[in-house]
Amino acid sequence: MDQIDLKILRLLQENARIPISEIGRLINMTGPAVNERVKRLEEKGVIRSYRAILSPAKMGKAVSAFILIQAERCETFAEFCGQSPDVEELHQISGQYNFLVKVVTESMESLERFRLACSKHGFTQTMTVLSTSFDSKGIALEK
Amino acid sequence: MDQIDLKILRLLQENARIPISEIGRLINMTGPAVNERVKRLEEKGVIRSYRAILSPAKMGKAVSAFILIQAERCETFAEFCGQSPDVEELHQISGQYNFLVKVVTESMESLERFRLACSKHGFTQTMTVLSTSFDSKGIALEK
DNA sequence: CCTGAAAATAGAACCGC
DNA sequence: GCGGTTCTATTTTCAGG
Repeated sequence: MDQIDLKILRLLQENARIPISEIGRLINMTGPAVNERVKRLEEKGVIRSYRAILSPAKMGKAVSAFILIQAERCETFAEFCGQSPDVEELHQISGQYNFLVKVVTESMESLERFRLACSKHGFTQTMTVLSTSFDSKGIALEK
Repeated sequence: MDQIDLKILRLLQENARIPISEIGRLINMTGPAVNERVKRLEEKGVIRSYRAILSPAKMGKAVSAFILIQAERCETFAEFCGQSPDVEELHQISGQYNFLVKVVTESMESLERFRLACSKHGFTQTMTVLSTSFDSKGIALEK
């Protein structure tokens, strides 16, 4: 993993649909050479996936929140979250609480419904997102 | 925004580098028709961007954490976070704390350095991520 | 939204370093 | 190992209907 790989990763992180040949143009390499490196980065698992990032608001999801929970049965709770379409992230954390859940949902009503369902798994604390300064800035790739 | 758009979004959310023509094949439309819809979804801001998702671990970022802070000067703190390469997300939240920060960093040492810097902006509470069940599952697109 | 043709791209095979 | 060249199949793009 050298500087060239970092340049490629930076470009792909910024715009995953950029043509391989365009990357080559920007870093002075031929298409096949770039393609070779990209494939290797995918195989090594450095590149996990390529995803379109959608606007939650435009998809009818106006409310985000983080919920802390002291879940009694971790497995059960993780499964519950995995099946909920509103759960974006689920992390096990250190400290007083067991899990931190990121929820993106339609409305305050649907958030409250979810929180209620959660509270059957343990004591919860909800932090509603008032505004997001930035989200998924991406991994910093210093030159 | 109809069912066809939802199908397209689902495919792009899952694999942003899928060829437009391949999408067409999967949903029984021609390439140009799909292309037209994708461009419209981009212009409307439904599709915000396309990003390669990198593995933090493989990029030398082994430690993730969420930090809650009661920041005294919101603007100053937001600017501080914006300049840190380790801050992935920054949200203003309701409740006892002001901000929730998601940090992805090299090591416990670098996390502690960051936490120390944060504590100059207000009272903090750190929740280290022990394991992540899932991250950015993507917005649910029911058929 | 489709067709059809032109331009651009991706991917494979092969060569040289 | 690494990248370059060439070549072909595929994809994208734009015309016009």
